[in-house]
Amino acid sequence: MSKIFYETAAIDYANAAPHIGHVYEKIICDFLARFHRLDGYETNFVTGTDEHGEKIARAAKNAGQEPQAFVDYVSEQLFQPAYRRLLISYDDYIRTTSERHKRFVQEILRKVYEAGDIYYAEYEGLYSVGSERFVTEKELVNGILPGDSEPPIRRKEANYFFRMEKYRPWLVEYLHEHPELIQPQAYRNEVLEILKEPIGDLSISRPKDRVPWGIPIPWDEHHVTYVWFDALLAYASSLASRGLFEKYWPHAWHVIGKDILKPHAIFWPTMLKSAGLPIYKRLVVHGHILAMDGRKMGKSLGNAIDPLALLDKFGVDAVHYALLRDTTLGSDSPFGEEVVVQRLNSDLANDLGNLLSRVRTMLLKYTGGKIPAPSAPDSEIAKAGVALAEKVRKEVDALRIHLALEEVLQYVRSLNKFVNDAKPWELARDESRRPELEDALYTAVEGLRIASVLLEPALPTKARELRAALGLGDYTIAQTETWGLAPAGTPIPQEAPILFPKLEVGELKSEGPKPKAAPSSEPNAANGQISIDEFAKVDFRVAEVVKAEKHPKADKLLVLTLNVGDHTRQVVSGIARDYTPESLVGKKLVLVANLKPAVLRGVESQGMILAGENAEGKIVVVTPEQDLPPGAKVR
RNA sequence: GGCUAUGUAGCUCAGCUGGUUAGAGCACACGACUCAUAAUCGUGGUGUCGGCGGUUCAAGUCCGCCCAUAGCCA
Repeated sequence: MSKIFYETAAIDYANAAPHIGHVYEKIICDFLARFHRLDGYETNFVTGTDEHGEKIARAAKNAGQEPQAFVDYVSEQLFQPAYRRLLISYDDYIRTTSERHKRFVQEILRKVYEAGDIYYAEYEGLYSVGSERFVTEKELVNGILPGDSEPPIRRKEANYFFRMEKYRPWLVEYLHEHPELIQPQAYRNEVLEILKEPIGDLSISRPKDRVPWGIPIPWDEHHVTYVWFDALLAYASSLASRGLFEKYWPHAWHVIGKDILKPHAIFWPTMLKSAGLPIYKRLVVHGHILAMDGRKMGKSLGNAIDPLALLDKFGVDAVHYALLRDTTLGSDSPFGEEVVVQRLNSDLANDLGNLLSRVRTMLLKYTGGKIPAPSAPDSEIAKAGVALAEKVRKEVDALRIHLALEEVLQYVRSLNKFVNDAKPWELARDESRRPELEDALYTAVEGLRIASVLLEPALPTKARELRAALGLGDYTIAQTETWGLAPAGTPIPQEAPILFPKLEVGELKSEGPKPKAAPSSEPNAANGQISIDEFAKVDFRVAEVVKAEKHPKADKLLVLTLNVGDHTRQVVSGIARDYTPESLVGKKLVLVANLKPAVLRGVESQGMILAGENAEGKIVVVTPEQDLPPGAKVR
């Protein structure tokens, strides 16, 4: 029986830049994809962007762009580059505005229509523009839907409806026959609870004259497809358009956040059933990333983590590892830089990196820089090593990724203990104990080989670097279940960089881009207001850019030389993503002139430039509306 | 209001179908060692296993009620 694995991450709504939640999900998927590839599964991993809908049309309008240009930018300039930098190993990236997707949606719509499961009806109700759906009175709080910024409007509309209710009894039965379908179980219970009541039919279209930004309904040019009947199908259209549907679809796993459980657990299976397609195999539901204090993360709360900043600071492997090791799939988990530093230092630097380092030194010193002859495969370390893969598989299959990683780390710790006990440095002093010495070092090398393969899904670059530092190449997970595959006599490189340099905890604080304002310094912090005196403390000045260059050690920062009238000064500003150095020279900006100087990545910054962020996450600097001389006070 | 989860050492978590003195990692303290990234290894916990009550020879583990947190539904 061939081993096949198809996996999807949720396709992201293309109306803003990726945040840590998007990244968390993709890293989970990346782990599962890499794990299955290494374990001999033919694997296909897909994600993409959801690019239709009223909300996007409006965001585009606000940005002064055509919808297509807008989603092109969000998908191609924001999401895909971010995921590439994060080494998310997807095989296909499906965009819902692509021709291949549109064709597929129309094909499925026809099938469902021909099955008699779509009808036309008029509907009147309260409609939330923000959430793109009709809402009930009961959902409103003070006349507004929680999460929306504007109250819903009355709207009467003729739409096409999908006979979803018709499939409710079937779905309940299917869920009982397939208890493993939705995981973790808590979410399955939730779905079964919802299905005890009628779920109604699903509106699947919008009039084109109101929402032109969508896929046309094939038999009625006056309507376009509504979001879910478009977006969900991306999971299948990616495969179908590549001719891989038959092969992969029956093995599909969807990984989603708990916020979109209902569409995936109820809409999607009934749609598939009506279209005569097999149901996916598993729905994996993860929780949300919270701030370290356990509260929700959000731009408005000012406690959001920028995933790319994390990447710059800690490296791709540490970010993957920490997000996987310190969260529990299915539950909400607090996360922050402290967590990454902790994991990087203890698990990766001290336990794993240092083990590699000490083993390498001893190989270079005692065995001529070569891997010695294999040891007896019946040692405790050998037995535990070849048994490790099965333990890890079990945890991964149960979606307890944090425990899977802990299993491997336990083994790494046992290797450290083994080296301490075997004391190769003592054996090396006595030529008669040479076999013991070689035995011990070979055991350590094999142990590292096994651990590195099993950690590779969470350490996409460093696992291979680790083996390379021992002169070893790639292995499958199955090849960790045989002891002695590291070839004796293999020379190891003379030089190898430190695998995981440790981070000082102090380094964290000083480099933090936005240290939180100390509550004690804000007497009126309760209502967020400050007095005119407090405001007067801030010295805003007009400053002209005389020189701008890239920061040598950070690609998000620019180093600006500013003319502030009577003197010039240097300011480091985090605007490199959206401004080239050339475009800034000659511009007049607003400077906070009496800000305490700070050193950002080794370059002193004497002040701060005012800038904001627009709806697409683009940084925009503040400039005087008419000309003001450099040094002029602003208030 | 109903439902579903969760509540175990300072922190993050493990404890399968009930069974000897409840565990791990991190952090902290002390000790050992020197091959190593001031790393590693060892030793160190009087935790009311959220609370109360019940079933049982035996309950963190089962049952009931209550409290707290999160989410879903109405």
